[in-house]
Amino acid sequence: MSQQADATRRVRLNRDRVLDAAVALADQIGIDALSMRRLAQELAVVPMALYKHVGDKEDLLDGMVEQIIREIDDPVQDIDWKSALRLRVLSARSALQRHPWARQAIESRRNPTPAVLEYQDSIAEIFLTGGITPDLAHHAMHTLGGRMWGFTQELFDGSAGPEDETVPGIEAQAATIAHMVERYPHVVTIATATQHDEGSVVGHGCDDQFEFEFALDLLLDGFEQRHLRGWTSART
Amino acid sequence: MSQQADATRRVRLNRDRVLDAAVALADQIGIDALSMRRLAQELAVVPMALYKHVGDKEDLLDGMVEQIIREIDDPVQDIDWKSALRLRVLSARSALQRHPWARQAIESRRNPTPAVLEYQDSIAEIFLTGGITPDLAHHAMHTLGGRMWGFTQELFDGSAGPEDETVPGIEAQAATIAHMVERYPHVVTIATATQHDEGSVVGHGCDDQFEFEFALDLLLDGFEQRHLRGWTSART
DNA sequence: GAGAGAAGTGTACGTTGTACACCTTGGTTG
DNA sequence: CAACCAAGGTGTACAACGTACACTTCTCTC
Repeated sequence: MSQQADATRRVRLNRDRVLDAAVALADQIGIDALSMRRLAQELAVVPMALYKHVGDKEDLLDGMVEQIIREIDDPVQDIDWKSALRLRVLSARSALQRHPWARQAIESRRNPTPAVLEYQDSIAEIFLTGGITPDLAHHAMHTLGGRMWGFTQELFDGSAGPEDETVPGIEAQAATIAHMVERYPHVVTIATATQHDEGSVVGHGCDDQFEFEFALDLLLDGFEQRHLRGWTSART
Repeated sequence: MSQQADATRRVRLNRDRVLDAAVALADQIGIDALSMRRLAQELAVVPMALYKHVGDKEDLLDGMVEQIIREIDDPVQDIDWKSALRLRVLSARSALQRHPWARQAIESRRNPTPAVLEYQDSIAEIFLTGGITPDLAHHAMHTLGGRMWGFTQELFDGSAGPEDETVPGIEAQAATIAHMVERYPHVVTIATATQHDEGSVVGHGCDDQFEFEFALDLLLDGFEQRHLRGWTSART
């Protein structure tokens, strides 16, 4: 009886199983609620068992990020740099969008992990093989910033009202709106302007994807123009 | 003797004193190390005393953010929208730069506070009084994102090497570099290309301010071009 | 079957945010 | 001046966190 009689025999843990479970759990309960204890519980294991597979919580987060990056598609070959870049970024975006906590997790990492560097290298490669000078490519990558991961990087969230856990009554809501119009008239103008189009043919209100592509294309156009003009950081 | 004999009589706390102390402390030790207990200690008070002045830690952070926003200069009047916007953003940037933790703090807030909304409103106002359509202004603000606060929003940090707490020996350093060149050749090319200019006349290597203004101007140019072309979200 | 190394357990500690009951002020009012 | 009372400050306590350290138990190899 080297085999345990128990039918619900426990499968051995390993780093991948831990990371996958962590990713799945973060998808469910969010990254802030993810604790070593909660994760251990999910794996039907005592908290300290996890430390045989990850060094500490930082390492866990690093591993989770790598797991996500692995979901990004490989770069598309044999197209112009602008399209290649566009596709690559949008692919990263769609991968990261499946895990709402990923942005925060990636940003919180202090040192880039190999997978992160690899991804950045593939972006750099697209610029360089497209004929962009290292100088311009350098600044372009800085400019892309988080956007090269598909982050929208919003602070102005469209709705722009102080949201509460509790759903306000209709009259409280009206009062809030009236208050907003008085105090923040320009924000209200902008926030509501595009929402009028909502039902119309092709208007885009606060469509996250549209916002992202608007920004991305604006950046790519800017890079291209500077490239064609022979831009250099030396004369500015 | 209604006055206490003690010469080091304690001044009464109030919300502002608490927030100012919190900002100063965060400047010193960073936002992660800032705990209610540590802050209380700084104010020579028992931790729970703080809760008479702030609701909870979230409220403390909110208050700290408001304190910082108060440092941003008022908008400049009577200039074209592009310049006005540029100045306003750069002013925000310089204010936030005095407090390295501010970015994280602002981004972590769930609901915008009045001061945040006020600032956003002032940005919106610049667009609208400049004749930009609410539609375009809406998307422009989304595009600016964190950049309208002066955030650089980097992930690619220029140095791009896995930094360690411990300073590596010279041969370990060389090994790391060789390893980087092999694994991430394009990143290395880009990272080192502009550093060659370092000693030269007007080249800009990894100057954070330069990177920021490069991106900002690229965005502003993009907005302007779309504005002049009568851009609408309806036909894209 | 024995031995070894990896995997999992149990207990324990210091740190965190904050609830709750208490005491101590200092300004207002009789 | 004394009495009062809200606001400010204290002390104790608890649950949750990450993780160090010593232990038992599994699984694989000889």
